[in-house]
Amino acid sequence: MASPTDSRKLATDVDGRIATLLLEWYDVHHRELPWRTPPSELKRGIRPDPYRVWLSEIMLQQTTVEAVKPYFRAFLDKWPDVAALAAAETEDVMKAWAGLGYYSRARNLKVCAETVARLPGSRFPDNEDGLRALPGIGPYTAAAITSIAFNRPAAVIDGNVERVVTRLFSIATPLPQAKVEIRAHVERMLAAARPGDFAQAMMDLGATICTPRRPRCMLCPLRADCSAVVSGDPEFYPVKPAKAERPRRRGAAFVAVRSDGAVLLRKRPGKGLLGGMTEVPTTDWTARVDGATGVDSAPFAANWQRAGTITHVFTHFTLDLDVFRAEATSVQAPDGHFWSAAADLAGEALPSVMKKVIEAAIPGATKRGL
DNA sequence: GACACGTGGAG
DNA sequence: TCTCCAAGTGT
Repeated sequence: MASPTDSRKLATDVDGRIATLLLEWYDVHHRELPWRTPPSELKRGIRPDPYRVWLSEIMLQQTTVEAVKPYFRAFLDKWPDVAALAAAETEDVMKAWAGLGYYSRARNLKVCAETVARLPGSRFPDNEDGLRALPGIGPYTAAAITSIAFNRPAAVIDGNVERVVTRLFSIATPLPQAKVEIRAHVERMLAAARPGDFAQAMMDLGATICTPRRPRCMLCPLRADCSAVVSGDPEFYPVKPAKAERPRRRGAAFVAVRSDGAVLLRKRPGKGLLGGMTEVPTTDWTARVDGATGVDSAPFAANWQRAGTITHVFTHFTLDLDVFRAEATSVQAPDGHFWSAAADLAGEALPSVMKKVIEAAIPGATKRGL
């Protein structure tokens, strides 16, 4: 019969063993990523650059590693340190972020850089509270930077960790309620050394072994301690609430092309959907699928011709845009609009949905120069 | 706590 | 085609 003290000690032993096995696995199987300092370099005393850790963590929020890689390299190329980014034009940052999505991240990134650049030595805070106070840095990112950049213990809990831990301990409580329990487990496992490697090891395990579908349990260093493996259905975890169905909206978009190939654009409001990004003029995007999408609401009268319909899926709705095109001969840009030269189009802060619209009207227009 | 907020890839 | 989702944050 185990006393409460014994059971706590037992739990700690299990957690410690898991951490040790995970780190041994990580030493051999860790992913090589552009923003990462591998264990071999850490052992030689090389420390990660907090700027790169921060930049990568912001980019990786709800975004795949493969999508982030080229953007990370481009940002580092243009702005090698936080002072450089702080001195950049916000518009240039938005242009460089275009296509990566969740554009409030880019605006917060710029404000955060400016804030950090004013701190002594332009150094990032080395603790969760200090980091958490910066725009764009929430509980996950604060813990990630604290552990990865500064090697200080912090409970890094992202989607990977949630999946790994709910499976390890067969936690059937639905997310996000399960987070309290998950955090308790992670904090116990943290007692081991190498906080930064531990955090990245958990994420690598979740990304390569303990995957959402068809996890490779036979290759998992933790299978002997995994409760879900015993139950035979690790895919059951984590339990998540059902998603709301995605509504559909509709509108019209107007691509005005000048004789020299320039396209009429305008800037979206700073906040909200695609905030601060560039777009072609469009009607409102109404919930009414049968709503009027005619040429009435074009930015100016012209010989508008239908150029097809594009469909774009956002997180919380699907958008159908009827695309119209017109040749605009010597038209002055309406208030709030501007002409973008053909050669500049590819470099504008155009979100993917708008590139899709322009491509429907002028094939290849947004790809020149790439 | 609920919802807004992008995108492209995988199965 | 369609669903799920990938290193979440802000309001």
